Amino acid sequence: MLKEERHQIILNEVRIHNRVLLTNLAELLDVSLDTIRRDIKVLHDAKKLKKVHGGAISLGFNNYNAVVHDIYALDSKKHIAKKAIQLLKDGQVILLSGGTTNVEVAKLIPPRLQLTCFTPSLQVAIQMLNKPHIETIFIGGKLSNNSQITVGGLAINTLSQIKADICFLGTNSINSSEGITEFDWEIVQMKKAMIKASKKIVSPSISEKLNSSKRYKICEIEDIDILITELNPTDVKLKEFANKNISLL
Amino acid sequence: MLKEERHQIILNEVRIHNRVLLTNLAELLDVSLDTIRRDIKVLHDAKKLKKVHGGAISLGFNNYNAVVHDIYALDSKKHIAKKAIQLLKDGQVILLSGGTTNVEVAKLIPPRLQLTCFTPSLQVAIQMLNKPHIETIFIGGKLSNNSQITVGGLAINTLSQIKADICFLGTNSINSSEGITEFDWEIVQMKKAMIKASKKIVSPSISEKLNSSKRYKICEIEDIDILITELNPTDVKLKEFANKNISLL
DNA sequence: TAAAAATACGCAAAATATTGCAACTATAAT
DNA sequence: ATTATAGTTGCAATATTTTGCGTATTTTTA
Repeated sequence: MLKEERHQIILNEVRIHNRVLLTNLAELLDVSLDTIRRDIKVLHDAKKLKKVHGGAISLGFNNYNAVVHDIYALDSKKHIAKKAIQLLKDGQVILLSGGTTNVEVAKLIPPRLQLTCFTPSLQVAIQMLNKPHIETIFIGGKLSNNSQITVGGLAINTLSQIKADICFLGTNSINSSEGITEFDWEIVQMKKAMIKASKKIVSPSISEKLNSSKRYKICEIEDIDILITELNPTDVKLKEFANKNISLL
Repeated sequence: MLKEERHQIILNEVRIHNRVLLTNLAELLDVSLDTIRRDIKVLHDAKKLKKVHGGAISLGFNNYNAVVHDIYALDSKKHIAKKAIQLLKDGQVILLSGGTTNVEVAKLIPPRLQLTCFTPSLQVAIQMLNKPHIETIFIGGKLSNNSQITVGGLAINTLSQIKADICFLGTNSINSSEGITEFDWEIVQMKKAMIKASKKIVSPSISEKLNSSKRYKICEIEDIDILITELNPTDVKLKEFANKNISLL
């Protein structure tokens, strides 16, 4: 029994029953509880399900209002957002992906600025409701409950028809050698399309995400024009990014 | 029974009934009162419900950061929504316009139902995040800050490519002689496109909107298949609609 | 005010998690 | 072949979480 095979079966069980017990899975798949635990941990980290004491449950089932509360490292993200909006100029067309950091960017966008803003993120779009002078275009598509953005063919097709001046690419993992990576395949496709649709790519990342990596590659590190962290641009942790000819903010 | 699972069930009960008793929950979930009490405490601390002596009550309405102020005639709208979801069946493709009544419909859609749901409404989409078994397609376009739905060419073009079984058409004004009318030109265009995209049109309307009219016409009254109000279908106020061969619910 | 109901607190048993470790497997390089 | 390497799996010892019960306290109700 291959690991991937188990993962598929586990996810399927979760999809069908909304929840699974570790003991049931161990029996069903005829492996030890430890193995199942490790599987669940991987799937949890990949945001494919939610690990809970005794088993796992399907994502998103009842997490209404998990949306605004407990944002991890909020202060860092706000700090990053403040730096990010310095890049904005009147008349630009911008593209905002999803992610909590980008929501903070959206919040801070000066309402007076005359911008056209494309986004596939529900949370970003909600922030833009408060800014009547900014034209917001929501990129339609299949709604991914987990990430709260639209994905899939329709969304990617829409992206292929636009050209933005600057894209703020919410970043899951960034690594000076492996580039930008992500766990969720559909989001990878979206981000690739966003990169194609933009002249300039900005990666706002909390420093904690530097030098981590995930399963799927989105782009090379050289494809990023500007990296924004909460750190001072001269910080030693950023040296290897500076060496790759990326602007730091 | 997993703890998280209980939490989901409790939240669901609260959402549906607005209040729950600890004793009922203990019996329903077959655990001790202490366990329920602890669950309620956790959910209370997480601000998902409000703990009260003897049970718990709903927080009112989702404190999503968002732009949801007090909703007018909420009770009527919830009543309408309860009737509306009776029209849903497994396998359907539905189309939900914006409006507070439709948000109530979205909230009440049973999460187990297997539906494909198209919508241009941010608020509806947010509700659908709680329902992982329902495939939601967000119709992209220019975001109208006021109505919190997408409008314009892109959205209408997307609508022209779909065919839904049933459309819940949020109604601004409805009138037995003048049909359905609306104030905002762009929303008129959206609703016309939605009507074209659906086999069956349902108008959920609080009775107060009956026999009002606005500047622009969306469709004739005969184009509506089902009218849902908070009134009893036999109510005299609905007689002239019944005469036009519209089903009442 | 007194009885009834609901709650809070601490405890202990049971279930579940975590961690380090050793055995085993697969793969690629030598 | 075989050696090295990384990845996977099961086990055991230890830590943590969950749960129900008894009891004392508080709140509600009549």
